[in-house]
Amino acid sequence: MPELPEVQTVVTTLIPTVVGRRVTRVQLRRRDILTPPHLDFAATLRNRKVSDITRRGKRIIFLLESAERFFIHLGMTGRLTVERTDAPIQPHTHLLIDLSPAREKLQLRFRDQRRFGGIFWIGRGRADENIGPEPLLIRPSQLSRRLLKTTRAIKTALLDQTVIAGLGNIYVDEALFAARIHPLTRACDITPSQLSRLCRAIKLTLRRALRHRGSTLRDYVDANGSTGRFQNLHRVYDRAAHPCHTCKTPIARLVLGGRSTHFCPRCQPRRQSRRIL
DNA sequence: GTCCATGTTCTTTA
DNA sequence: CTAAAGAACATGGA
Repeated sequence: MPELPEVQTVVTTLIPTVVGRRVTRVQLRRRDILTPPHLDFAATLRNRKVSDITRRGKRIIFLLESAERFFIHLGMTGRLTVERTDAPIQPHTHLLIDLSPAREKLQLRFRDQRRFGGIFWIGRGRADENIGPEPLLIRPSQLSRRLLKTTRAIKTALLDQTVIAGLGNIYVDEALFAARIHPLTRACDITPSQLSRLCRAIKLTLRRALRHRGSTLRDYVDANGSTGRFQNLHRVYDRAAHPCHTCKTPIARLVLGGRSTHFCPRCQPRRQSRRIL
């Protein structure tokens, strides 16, 4: 469920309720969601104060007062919410963290049905930076350099978190539509004008999605349990056979790298339409 | 029973 | 050797 807009919305909603509080109790109900698996996560976290929560790509990074860090990745179905300790515990809740002060009875909960997500302890060392630049900050020259290195389809390249961090299946399809680029275009064949449109389209699409608090297709909620609204504004994602908002041509769907890919065959032609002289 | 799903990583192939 | 394609992971809904 979570791409950059959803992950950022979770962070934004977590901050006011979690930052500044101390961990009073930790229940890790499944060990297989933790990396490294043998760490005593509960003991390590206990009595630590959360001094900040940030995002890098799709990772939610918790900074502790001890200068140690860990991050949570939501995978496909992960949810990170703050609830009352006496609220019923939903199925597939793998981690519960009680927060000070005790009288407020607040608990941070991580729930993940498919368990593609997880908790990753970083400690004081540096996190592996095998992760690409932030899409909201990336410059066209930077994106260009990374795309020129591969012959893969542009859609596949943009999904690769080492190329650019934070985009997933929804926002790649939406950004390629906004940039009028066919998803099968080889990344290294992107022209300068396409590149400039793409860089803008990525930022524009993400900012609009952020303004609407992300897309809820099925599971996604922010830390307060609220759903997103951007799914109603998707132009191509999950709209196969529906008319394009721009030209009314039915949206096409193909499978690329095992992921469904949606685009408008008319607005996103394979080759750039040349100017008629 | 089948296919599909917002993600990542390991394995196989070219 | 490297890059790219494909399978695998776990669960549930249509």
